[in-house]
Amino acid sequence: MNAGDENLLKSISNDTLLDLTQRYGQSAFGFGAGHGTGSPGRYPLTPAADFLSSQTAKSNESGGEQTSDDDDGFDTLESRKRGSAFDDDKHGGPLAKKPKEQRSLRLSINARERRRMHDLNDALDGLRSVIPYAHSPSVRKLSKIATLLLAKNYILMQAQALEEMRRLVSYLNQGQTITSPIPAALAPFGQAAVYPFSGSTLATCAEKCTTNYSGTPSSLFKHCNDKP
DNA sequence: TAGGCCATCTGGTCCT
DNA sequence: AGGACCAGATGGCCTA
Repeated sequence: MNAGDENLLKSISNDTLLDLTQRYGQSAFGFGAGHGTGSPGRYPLTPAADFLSSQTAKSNESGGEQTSDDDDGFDTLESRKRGSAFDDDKHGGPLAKKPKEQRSLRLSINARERRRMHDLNDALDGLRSVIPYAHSPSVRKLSKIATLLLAKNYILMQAQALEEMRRLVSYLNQGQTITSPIPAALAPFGQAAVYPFSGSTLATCAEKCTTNYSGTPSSLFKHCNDKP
């Protein structure tokens, strides 16, 4: 187990994970399913980097359609995949009964909302790309909730590490010599406090899966391909 | 097959 | 008035 990853897991489990687990149950962290949501071309079950590129491609694909969606909000990849359920205008649904003016407005709003959600997803992808843990080859694309939770805890860890570094600098500035690799001031956090994610990409998924805060297998990583 | 995650549509509300 | 934001509903896809 990589110390940084372990710390991250501990951090997650310690506050947010526990909190959300209580609110949503284990399902909130069910990485195991759904990460291949949609057709294989949309969310292939590949490492994060591949997801990012595929996501971008998907986003661009949708974006390309968006221009025409302004005129026909239902003529999207998703709409076509979904079939007639939402294809009201083409199958005599509620929207088809509305005046052309209202229908046009509704389609415009739909397209705008779609674009907004795509932007939101792009931002989430950007967030995933800077979360160290998300790049392990054996870890599937993080879900939205997991991305936010990891990001939050990563920020907290960085802040904590920064604080410890400041303490260390202050300690050194007092003219003290360090006799151990980790001064007493850093003892509670160990080396990982300074380098919370060092070597995280080298850690196996199995290692990441083995432990969470409570020392039991983490539901966060039950999606791992390589079992512990 | 159930559960999880997601994209999209939709109507409401708030803001500019 | 138009756009942004939000939450509920719906249905598709995937995994265990």
